[in-house]
Amino acid sequence: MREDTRTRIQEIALRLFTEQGYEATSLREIAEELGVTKAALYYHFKTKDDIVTSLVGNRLVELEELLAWARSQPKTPQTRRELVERYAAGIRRTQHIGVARFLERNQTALRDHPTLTKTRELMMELVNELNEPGATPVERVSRATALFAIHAGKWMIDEGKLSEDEVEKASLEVAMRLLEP
Amino acid sequence: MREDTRTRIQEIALRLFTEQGYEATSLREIAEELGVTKAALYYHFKTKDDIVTSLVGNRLVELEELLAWARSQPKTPQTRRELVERYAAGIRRTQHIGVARFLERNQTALRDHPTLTKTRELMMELVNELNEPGATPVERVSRATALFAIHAGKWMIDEGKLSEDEVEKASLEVAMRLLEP
DNA sequence: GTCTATATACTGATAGAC
DNA sequence: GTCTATCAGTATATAGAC
Repeated sequence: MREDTRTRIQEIALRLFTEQGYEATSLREIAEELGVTKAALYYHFKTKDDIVTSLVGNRLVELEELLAWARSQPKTPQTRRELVERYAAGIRRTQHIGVARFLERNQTALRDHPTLTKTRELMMELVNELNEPGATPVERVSRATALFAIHAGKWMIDEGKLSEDEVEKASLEVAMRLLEP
Repeated sequence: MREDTRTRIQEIALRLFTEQGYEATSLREIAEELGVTKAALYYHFKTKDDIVTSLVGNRLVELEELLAWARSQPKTPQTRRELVERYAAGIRRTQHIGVARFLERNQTALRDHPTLTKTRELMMELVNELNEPGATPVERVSRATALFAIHAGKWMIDEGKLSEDEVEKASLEVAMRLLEP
């Protein structure tokens, strides 16, 4: 069964936005790779921004679900560990890893984009769920860095010293250690 | 004593590149803030890229010096701690903190820029200096995250829960913990 | 759904006067 | 050292034919 054009636009856009940056990627490039003209894109998406919104949508839903789950649980060490595990699992899911990377790499270009603002808010809320109200600065930074570590490792994969699988396992281990007091 | 125009261009460019992104900031904007025309900028800098090169230059020199120092030391826990301390101190220096943020936020836009490639290489070399040759994946990721943690904290400052000073001290503490086995 | 053609605006960059 | 004027190129976006 052939993919429809809308999906192919999303795939190509995500790849180019991630590789080259959002601003550096023109609709002409996307259209050329797809084998159509720019105008055809405007049939499927109202604006360039609209492509971003559609890309980020699924990930936003996932983060919201994760936050809702965390809030439904007691604030225990076990909950925190599971929260980080679920976060890492979400990042690893094939559909979302690309979107996460795209967002990581285009923070500035998209700084006023509503979906990025929303993502950032959700991330801060997740960090809050990793902390008790009276947490010390070291605890807060440490637990924030735990979530961050899940992403940080990916930056090392390109360098070739470690495989993707090794990095993922090691990142999770490091994140777990950052949750401990 | 009045600042010269070249310096003011650098200051304005750094701020706008950081706030809005490199691609999203036009030379027209920079010129307008400075109160001159675009053409005047071209007297001081040959190209837009050239402004970036001038901004990153000092930081590159500092990273190179830090790497040279690390290589002149024995690979001991004490050296590793001091390396991270010196790295954090460099980041904190008023002239460099801005450049570091600018580079963090514009990774994609500058992905082919020689100064960013060089910065990334130096960072990887610093991570290597934090590791023995036979280091496990967890050690490698952990010690890389230590350097990363110095930056990671800054991301939390905007949120207002912690002061800049608290975050800096806490980040260093977290980084130190990530060096331990 | 996709096309051609076009509108409108902005970009980085240069030439040459003052 | 800064200006005016301008270049060539590209961008997002739209109108209307097929």
